[in-house]
Amino acid sequence: MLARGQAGEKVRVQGWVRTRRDSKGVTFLELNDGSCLAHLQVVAEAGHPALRELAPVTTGSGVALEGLLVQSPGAGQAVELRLERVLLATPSHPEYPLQKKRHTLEYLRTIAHLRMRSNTLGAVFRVRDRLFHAIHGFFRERGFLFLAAPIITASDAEGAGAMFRVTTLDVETPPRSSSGSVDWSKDFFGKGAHLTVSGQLEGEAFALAYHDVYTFGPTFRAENSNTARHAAEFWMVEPEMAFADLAADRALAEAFVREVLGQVLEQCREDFALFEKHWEPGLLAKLDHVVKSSFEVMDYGEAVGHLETSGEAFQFPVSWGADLQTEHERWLTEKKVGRPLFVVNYPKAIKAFYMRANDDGRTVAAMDLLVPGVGEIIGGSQREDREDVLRERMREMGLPLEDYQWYLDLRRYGGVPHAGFGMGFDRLLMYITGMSNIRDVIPFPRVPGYVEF
RNA sequence: UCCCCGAUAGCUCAGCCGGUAGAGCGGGUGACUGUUAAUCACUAGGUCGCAAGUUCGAGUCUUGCUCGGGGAGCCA
Repeated sequence: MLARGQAGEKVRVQGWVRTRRDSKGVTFLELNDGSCLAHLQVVAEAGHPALRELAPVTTGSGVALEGLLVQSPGAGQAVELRLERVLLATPSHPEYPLQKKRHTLEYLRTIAHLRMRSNTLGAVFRVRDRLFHAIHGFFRERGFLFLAAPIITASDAEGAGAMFRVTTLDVETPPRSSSGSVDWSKDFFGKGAHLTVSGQLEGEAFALAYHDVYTFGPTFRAENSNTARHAAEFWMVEPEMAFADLAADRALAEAFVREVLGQVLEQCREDFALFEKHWEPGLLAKLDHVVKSSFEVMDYGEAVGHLETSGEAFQFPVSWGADLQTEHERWLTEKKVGRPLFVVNYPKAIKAFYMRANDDGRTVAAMDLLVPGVGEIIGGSQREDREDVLRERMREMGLPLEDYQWYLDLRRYGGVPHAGFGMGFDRLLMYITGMSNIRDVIPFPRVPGYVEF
């Protein structure tokens, strides 16, 4: 209405009161309905009969009003609503915990059921919605088939990472086998089950039937990670393409980041202006740079070489075979190349079992996309499509082959080369909003020791 | 899991060498001819996170615990 409303229109509005200002001759209400950052100013002259019904209305109250949209004589807004009729007025208790001033993000987390009525969190969750739809739109335009990977699973995609167990057994007195261990065959599914840590393996199965697919849904990690970047429940985007190698995977990741970012920036200008002003000065320039620059590609060996000769005093030493630390990733993308950077072909010892072995015998066709400001934001690979090589690798890493027979079958029956990547949705949202704690971009976050709301 | 920092009014914080609790905002009341987180006046509001210890006396010093924040590891 603020964007399209014409003075002279009679309108009905519904929303929540952000602030009320009374003076002798006139009353002002600022209304917000979550559709945008700006508020609608409602005006009533003293003595207007409708004001009686608005007497108990204070900050936080919900109202439905009817009135005439007029040009505003005041400076802060183009149009305002001249109140005619009150359709509904639900007062808010005086102890309403959101005040007309800036709160800390830590405090807002304690009122997660109300915090989206604040300017910052209101903007975050608006951008979250736009980003969600931009991602689906990106894949849909390219003909990718969407599949919702199962949330309850019997396999562990990475062979690492603690998982949440799903069970209906009585935890006090579970059925035991003769050896004394818990007898999972008596459980709901007839075997042990967990919450998924990744939809990738299921995505691969679908890619080998539909060519290009993606999953986008919740994933779970029971890691005891106490940082601002980890949550026990978070969302991942995982595209998978058949007849694709690492170069195609890289091209997709680059197009994905640039297009999705560009689109959200365009749609949420007002919200980004708030992030820029209050949370991360320089945010818009940073994101603009990512959208406009083409991404650099660097071999892992080359990256290690640059780091070794950088002259920087890193907290962790660098040598071929070691995984890159956040400090290394940031130096490479920020100082060395000054734009988003793909590091490719990592040592196989530090990467997952399903990544395709390169001909040099010591690296795999893996890629990480590093961006200035955070470091790694996307991890992907070409998948091992040779059944014998994959089987050998899984044996090496001690994976239970019987659980993964279906995954090996994919190679046996027309297992063409394929590749994909995974991206943490909430981390991307942190990056683009400038929020530095993942708990401030997830509606109701779950982290170790905390499940409220 | 490890390291560091913090916890005082509803919120954001101040409180010196240990001497008995303060501000701003918010709430309430009143004033004000169009305000923009309005302004002005008055007013209510506190087991100083919890438990112990040192002391004539602890918000202040010591120990333990709980919760929160930052960083690291692991990762997305």
